[in-house]
Amino acid sequence: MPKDTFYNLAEEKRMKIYGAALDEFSNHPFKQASVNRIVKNAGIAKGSFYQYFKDKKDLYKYLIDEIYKKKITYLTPTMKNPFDMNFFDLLRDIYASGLKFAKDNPQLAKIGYHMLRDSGQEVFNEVIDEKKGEGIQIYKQILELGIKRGDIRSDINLDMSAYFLFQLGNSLSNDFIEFFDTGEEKQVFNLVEGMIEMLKSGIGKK
Amino acid sequence: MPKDTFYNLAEEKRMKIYGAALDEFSNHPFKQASVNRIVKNAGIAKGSFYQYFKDKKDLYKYLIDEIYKKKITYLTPTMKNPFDMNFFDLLRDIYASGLKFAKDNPQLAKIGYHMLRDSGQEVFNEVIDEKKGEGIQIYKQILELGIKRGDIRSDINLDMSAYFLFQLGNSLSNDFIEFFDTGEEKQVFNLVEGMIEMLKSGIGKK
DNA sequence: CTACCTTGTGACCGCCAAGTCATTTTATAG
DNA sequence: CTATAAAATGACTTGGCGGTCACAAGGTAG
Repeated sequence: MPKDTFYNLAEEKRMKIYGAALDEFSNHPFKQASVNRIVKNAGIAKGSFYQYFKDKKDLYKYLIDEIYKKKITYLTPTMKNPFDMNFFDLLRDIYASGLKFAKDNPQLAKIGYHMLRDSGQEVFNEVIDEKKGEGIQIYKQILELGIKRGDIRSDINLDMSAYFLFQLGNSLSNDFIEFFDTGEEKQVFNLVEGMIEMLKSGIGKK
Repeated sequence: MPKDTFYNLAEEKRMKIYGAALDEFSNHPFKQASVNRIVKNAGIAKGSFYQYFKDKKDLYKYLIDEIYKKKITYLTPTMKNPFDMNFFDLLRDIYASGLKFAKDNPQLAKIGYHMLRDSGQEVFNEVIDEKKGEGIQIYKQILELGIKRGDIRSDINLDMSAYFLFQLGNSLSNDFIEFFDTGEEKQVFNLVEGMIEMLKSGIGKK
């Protein structure tokens, strides 16, 4: 929801602002993110910022949207036909895609990280809580699907399990980023495998 | 590390300040926590606050310390002899004690939650990062112990597994608090059981 | 009653934040 | 070249923050 003036900007200038915004919001939660720093790093005047965006939240929503769009591109085609897949294979693919996204776009991933943490807080939730709710909802749906398919037990607590899978996925993407730097990438992906194995034996049909 | 003037305060007044501080720090991360709000809610003058504490960080460290002390009281005697216990039994007890702590002291738990999230950020880590490091270290130790005892496979990545167990424990205590309100307490504790079962099959010796 | 010391106080300082706006600069069109 | 519209600017307003300090109030001892 930036204004037209923003989209009309020359590519280079627009990207510089975008980059500065990523820098800021990936290193600070919303409330602590500073428009002053963004404009300084983007090399534009404070007033210009408000020609492009209604306010700080406006820019933030825009970024969240971009993240969302980008993240979706990481879902493989097979994932879009969840009916044909075994629950655990599907889950593994989802987690792996999240990890890959975080690896390729560490800044975007960090913004997502802060986003989820800001979620509980404040009045400002509108956008965020919605996105979070959607995320949990998706896991709930694939759990239901898994039950119908007979992949997993039917006596599990749906809400709690969905919440758990959601947290686990985010933990993988956000918290295990540190291990990418240390060249333990393969092990992180192995972790996903191990995790799926665990889940299988834990809530899989015996 | 509050000043003597704080400890000399009448019980009632001291507790009112303590309560106001808990309120503030359980609802805001450190940077966003406001001394102004604390003094207003505690019914004391701004200047008085600085008679009791050197600065905001001083109060915060004090709270962290209190949390730490309180949390330790939740560890059962058996847990203090980890050598005699099976790794998974030990882990279950640790998680369960953390959950019980969070249930009995939701405000303290929330402060801990914010603490861990603040950890990555800023210069201010000194105290926090130390506590976090200690936590991970403990899991690493019990993992090593578990390997020696033959409870778990020896080919796991120690650092990553320790990190994972740490995150999982915190996730249980902090994120699943919401399910306590909805009367799903038993299910949360069942979740711990299930989780342990999962881990057992996942990294347990076959 | 006085002198002294501890504790309590809130106006005040400097800083940084988000957002505004009168003015200037630049681009466009006739 | 001129007139008009669009975009860029940074000084400014308002407000909250952490922290200070000169002073007032209260307690205690001689």
